[in-house]
Amino acid sequence: MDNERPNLTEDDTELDEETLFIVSQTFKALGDPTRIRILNLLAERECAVSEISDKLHLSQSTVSHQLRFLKNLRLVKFRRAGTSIYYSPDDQHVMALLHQAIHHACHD
Amino acid sequence: MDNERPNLTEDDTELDEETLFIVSQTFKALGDPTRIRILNLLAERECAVSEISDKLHLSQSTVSHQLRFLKNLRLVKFRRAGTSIYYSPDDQHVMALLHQAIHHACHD
DNA sequence: TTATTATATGAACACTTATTCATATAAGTC
DNA sequence: GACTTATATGAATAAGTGTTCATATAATAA
Repeated sequence: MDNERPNLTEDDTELDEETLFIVSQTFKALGDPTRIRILNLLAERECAVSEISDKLHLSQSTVSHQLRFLKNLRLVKFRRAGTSIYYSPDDQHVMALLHQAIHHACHD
Repeated sequence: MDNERPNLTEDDTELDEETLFIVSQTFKALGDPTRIRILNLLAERECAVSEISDKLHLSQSTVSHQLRFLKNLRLVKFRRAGTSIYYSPDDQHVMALLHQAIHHACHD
């Protein structure tokens, strides 16, 4: 655990290119309503592709494409169970960002 | 100030359309490297358009367009001083999201 | 093996978006 | 007034994105 004081040695100069890329990629991932809905559902519980499809009224293809997107960014993980594949969140930092944003949007 | 306990009555069911729109708009705003750089600079200190242009090596037009975008979402505010217009952040929630994301990107 | 079920994938398309260029507006100076 | 400086804006363009359709893959059951 870090100490409580803000880190005064850390300045706010220009961000390096890699950080900029990671941060923008992360926010882009959260910048689409479909992906938000999927992540919000997965936050509740692990789901198979078909469950996501059904619950959110999205085509199987759309869900699969978006899950690939989220998987590439390591925002979700998956496990196989027979012919089904169950997805769940895999980045607690990003999920925390999402929940904060949702909370603010609901209460402001 | 709210109490410390997580709100157990709040469930994670489907988000309403308005919340979904606000959240996705917010994250879209943070999903572009140029806007991230601008907000990160403004976090340090209030800047005129030309200062942003110079510091970030962006055209005046690009900066102006992006500031309009951020202004429309009420993420920045501005004040006039002669012919210059000084911009600064206007949404501490969103700035907090940005700082968190940057922090995570730098340290993971 | 064949058939079925669940998921993934590639191509096409419509739509969105970030930047540039040219120009407009607005305040200050002479 | 004319001129300069700072910023805003509209149109055009190139690049990116989300969905759909058709099809492929993979596991299972018969």
